[in-house]
Amino acid sequence: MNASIQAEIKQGKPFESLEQEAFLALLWTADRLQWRLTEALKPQGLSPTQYNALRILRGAGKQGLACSEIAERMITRDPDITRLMDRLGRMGLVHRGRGDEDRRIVVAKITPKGADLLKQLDPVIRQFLHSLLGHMGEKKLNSLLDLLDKAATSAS
Amino acid sequence: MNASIQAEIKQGKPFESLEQEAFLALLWTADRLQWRLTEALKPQGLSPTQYNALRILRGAGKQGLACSEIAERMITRDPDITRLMDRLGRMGLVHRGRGDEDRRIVVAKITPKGADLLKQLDPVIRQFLHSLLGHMGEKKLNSLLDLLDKAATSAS
DNA sequence: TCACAATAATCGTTATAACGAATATAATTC
DNA sequence: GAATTATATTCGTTATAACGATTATTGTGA
Repeated sequence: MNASIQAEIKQGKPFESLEQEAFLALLWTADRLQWRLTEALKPQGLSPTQYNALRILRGAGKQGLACSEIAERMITRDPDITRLMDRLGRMGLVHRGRGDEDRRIVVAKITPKGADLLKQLDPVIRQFLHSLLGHMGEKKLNSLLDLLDKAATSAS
Repeated sequence: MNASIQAEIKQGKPFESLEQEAFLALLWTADRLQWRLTEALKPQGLSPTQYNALRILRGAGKQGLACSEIAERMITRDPDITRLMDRLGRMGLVHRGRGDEDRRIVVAKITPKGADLLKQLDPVIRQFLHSLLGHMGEKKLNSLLDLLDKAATSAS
């Protein structure tokens, strides 16, 4: 069982514990999936982090989002939002302004150019995800979600 | 179902597809687990990547391993093994030499100091993994492994 | 209201990752 | 056996991540 992951992580010895095996399998699988996403986004010149941030901003709509709120919603925790927004700003995909009520806050919004880019990417990503995970079927994907949720409980 | 992951990745909208939801949950969970590992290794001054490489070299034993073989066994694919070994070498945890038969090859071996460090870490990591994932029980961990294996098939 | 703590973001610096090009050696082909 | 191709690693460079310290603004308690 689980022969292929064990084969890929060519360990000389078997795993010391089931917990360790599951831990390694999770990180390994995530790394491979992210690698595929990186490849899929490369033609557009976006990194997964940048893509994730853009999607978050699209979800926030016209009112935009504070940098700290973007950080909370990112997949990978605690990136440097300031410089991430700097880069997206230089590409013309987002713009920023100070908050009116609380002048400490910087609110970022997606630009029309950024929204267009995402719209163009939507079918590509949908297709990409389907080709990666579609073969698992609804039942197994739901089980996976359930188990991932449990695996994350002690870690978040 | 899966309320907590969905809550944590505070999306304004629900997920577009089950595939997308599973993909995000996998990356998100892996990021959190890796973050915890990073914290656990910090007192020893090791990054997860360095720890992973050291373990691989311990598994290889006295004959050591070629850089290219280390790369194949790493959890995160394609790091710059040369410079990774440079750093571990500077710390005195590994040493390197050219292969005798094939002089293109550089063979890395773990040093006694490196082995000692790992031995010291072993109980810490075992405890760490148990506290993270032990609550899931054998059955669920096996299911998770099985599903991760399936999720990885199209990505590797 | 004034000092003090809390929060939001920025920036300086160092370390690491990512991408290619370059180097050295080995294998293969004609 | 000389030229070519493949392999293993290194290295130069740029971009990004990680860690702390800093600045600006707001909230709070004496």
